[in-house]
Amino acid sequence: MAKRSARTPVGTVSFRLGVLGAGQEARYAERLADLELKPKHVALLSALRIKGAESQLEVAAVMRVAPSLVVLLADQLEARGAIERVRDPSDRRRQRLHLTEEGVRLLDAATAAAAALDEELTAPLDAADRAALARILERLAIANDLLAEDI
Amino acid sequence: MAKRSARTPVGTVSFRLGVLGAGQEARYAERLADLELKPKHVALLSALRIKGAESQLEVAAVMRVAPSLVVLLADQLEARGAIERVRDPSDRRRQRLHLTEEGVRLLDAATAAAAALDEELTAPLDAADRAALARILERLAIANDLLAEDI
DNA sequence: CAGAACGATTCACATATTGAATGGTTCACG
DNA sequence: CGTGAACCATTCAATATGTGAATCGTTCTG
Repeated sequence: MAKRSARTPVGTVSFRLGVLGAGQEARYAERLADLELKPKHVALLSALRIKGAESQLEVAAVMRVAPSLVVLLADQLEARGAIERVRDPSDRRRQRLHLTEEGVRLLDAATAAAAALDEELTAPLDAADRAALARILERLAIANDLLAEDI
Repeated sequence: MAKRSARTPVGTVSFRLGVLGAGQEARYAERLADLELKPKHVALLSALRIKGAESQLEVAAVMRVAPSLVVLLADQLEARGAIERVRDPSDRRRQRLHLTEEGVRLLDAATAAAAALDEELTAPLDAADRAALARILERLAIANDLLAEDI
C-alpha cells in the first residue's frame, strides 16, 4: 500500500507532467501548423473567448507571460484578421482585444485539433481513468489559478 | 453523463497537461537553482541511474533531444564532477557516461526536491485522486515510451 | 497643473535547442 | 587486408522563444 518513494525525479508526478506536457505541446504545435498558429496564439484566443479582455495587460496576467509577448502575439493575430484591437474609449491607454469571425473560426478549428489529440493520448486508458484524469487536471488547473473554462 | 465538449482547447487534457507541466517545470527549475542544475541535467542523471548509458546517442534518444545537446549537458555535469566520460574500449567511438559519488548526491537531492513539489501540487487532492493521478500518468508515460522507472 | 503611475510598444538581450559540418573510429565486402 | 560507407561525438552557426528595460502617450492624484 505504502508507495515506495521514487529513486529519481522521473518517477514523480511533477516531472511526468513536465515531460508529457512538453510532448503534447509539441504535437499540438505540429497540428496547428496547418492553421499557421502556435499554441500561445491559441491560448490568447481562448483567453478572449473565456474571459474577454479588459486590456492586454490582463491577458498577459491570465496567460502568465510578459506583456511584451502579448503585444507580439496580438500583432500577429491582428495581421491575420483573427482579432481586433480597440482602444478603450473610457481609458485610452487600454487596448481591448476581441475575436473576429475569423478568430472564432480558427479557435474552433484549434479546439477540434486539441480534442483529437486528447483521443489519441488517452486511447490507452479505460473510460473511468479517462474521466478521472480530466477531472483531476481540471481540479489542479483551478487550484493553480490557471485559465479554466467553467463548462 | 455525456461530457460536453470543450469550447476552447483550454478545456482539453492535452492543453492542461501542457500548461500544468510548464508550470511545474518552472517551479522545479527554481528549486534546482540551489544545486546549480537545470531540469535537463536532472533528466540526464536520471537516465543514467535508470538505464545506464551505452552511449551519449542512446541518452539523447531516451531524453528525446538532439545529440549535440547531450554533449553540452554532459560537459557541464562532467565539469561539476557529477558524471564521468569513459571511452568504451570495445568501440572507441562511444562515450560511456556514468554517475560519480557527487552525481548520486545531486540526483538524490533533486529527487527530494521533486517529491516536495509533488506534495505541494497534489495538496488539493484527496488520497484516492493523488494515487489515481500518479498511476494514470505512469501509464501514459509508459504508453508514450518515455523514460519510466519500474519501481 | 505637476508629477507619479499606468498601459502599450519597441528593442536589445538571454536562453535553449537544433541541424549541418568535421574528425576520428569501426564495419562490410570486394 | 584496404577502402569507402556508416557511425559517434563534437563544434559551430543559426533559430526560436521569451524577458526586462527604456520610451511614449494617457490618466490619476494631490
